[in-house]
Amino acid sequence: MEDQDIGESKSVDTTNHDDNVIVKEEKLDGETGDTKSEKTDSVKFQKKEDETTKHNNKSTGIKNLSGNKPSRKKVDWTQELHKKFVQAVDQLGVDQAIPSRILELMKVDGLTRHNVASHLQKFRMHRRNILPKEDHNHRYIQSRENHRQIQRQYNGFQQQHRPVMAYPVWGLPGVHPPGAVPPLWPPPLQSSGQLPPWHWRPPYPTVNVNAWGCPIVPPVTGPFSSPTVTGTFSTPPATQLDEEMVDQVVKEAISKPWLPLPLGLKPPSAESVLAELSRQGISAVPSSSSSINGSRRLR
DNA sequence: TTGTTAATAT
DNA sequence: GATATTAACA
Repeated sequence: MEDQDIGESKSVDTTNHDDNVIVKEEKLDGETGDTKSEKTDSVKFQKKEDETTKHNNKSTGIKNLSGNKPSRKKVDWTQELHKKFVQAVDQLGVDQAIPSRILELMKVDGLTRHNVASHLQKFRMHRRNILPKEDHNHRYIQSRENHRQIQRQYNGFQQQHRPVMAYPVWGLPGVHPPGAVPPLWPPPLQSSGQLPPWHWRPPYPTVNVNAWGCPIVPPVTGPFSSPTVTGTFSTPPATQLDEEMVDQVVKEAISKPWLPLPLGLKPPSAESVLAELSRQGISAVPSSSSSINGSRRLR
């Protein structure tokens, strides 16, 4: 595995490729703010030194995090790093956005799966808080669960891609109330002297990553033109998968008429229903249900 | 072995 | 309180 869990010895700067890792050791109290000098995608580790002093002893004999562990590094998720993260997630889609794959796509030396997993956890939490808890969303999560089962079985690199636009609400016009603020995960920090670390701007003109987890993909019909980081992926045509997904949703909606219609499906008009009924030989409908189009009738 | 989640630390 | 790390668990 090329994930050597750089925990020990932290001499990760062996090779200076594009993605070099800036290991930063400094006393905890210092915090000499030269953080703005990181221009490229580089992980900056901050090492705490005096952690041995506070041998924790909360209550239960938890493994002392400070005793034997050589050093704890803190990955500074700069905007560049986070941008890579979001791009990777965006390219993989929510289904494939797992730490190992994100790590591969990011290609940031020195970053571990744990780092990515942690960041992904926060990412998902914020996204979940932001997203409206609608029914179709729950259904979608259920389908994701099914994929997880399959994924656990194969544990391989199956290319079961879903359209990258896996965020059902964002980006749709008219969804947000006029006065609502757009969902941003890292809230825009007010710059107190220096540039905030989360200063965000969309990475590409085509993929408009709206801050945390809100990649707004324009309805581009051609091949996905985002510059992939690795190039090992070939995005399958999204239209076919779209059709499959729509077909699935429609089938589910038909089989479970008591559930609210998923977003994007419109109920048939009364005229079309009557026409279809007459075509099937039903010429008249009971008068009580004549107000189909209106509000729900009470009974 | 990997991903997810919860606990813990800073 | 926010964020990152670590441990536990499936």
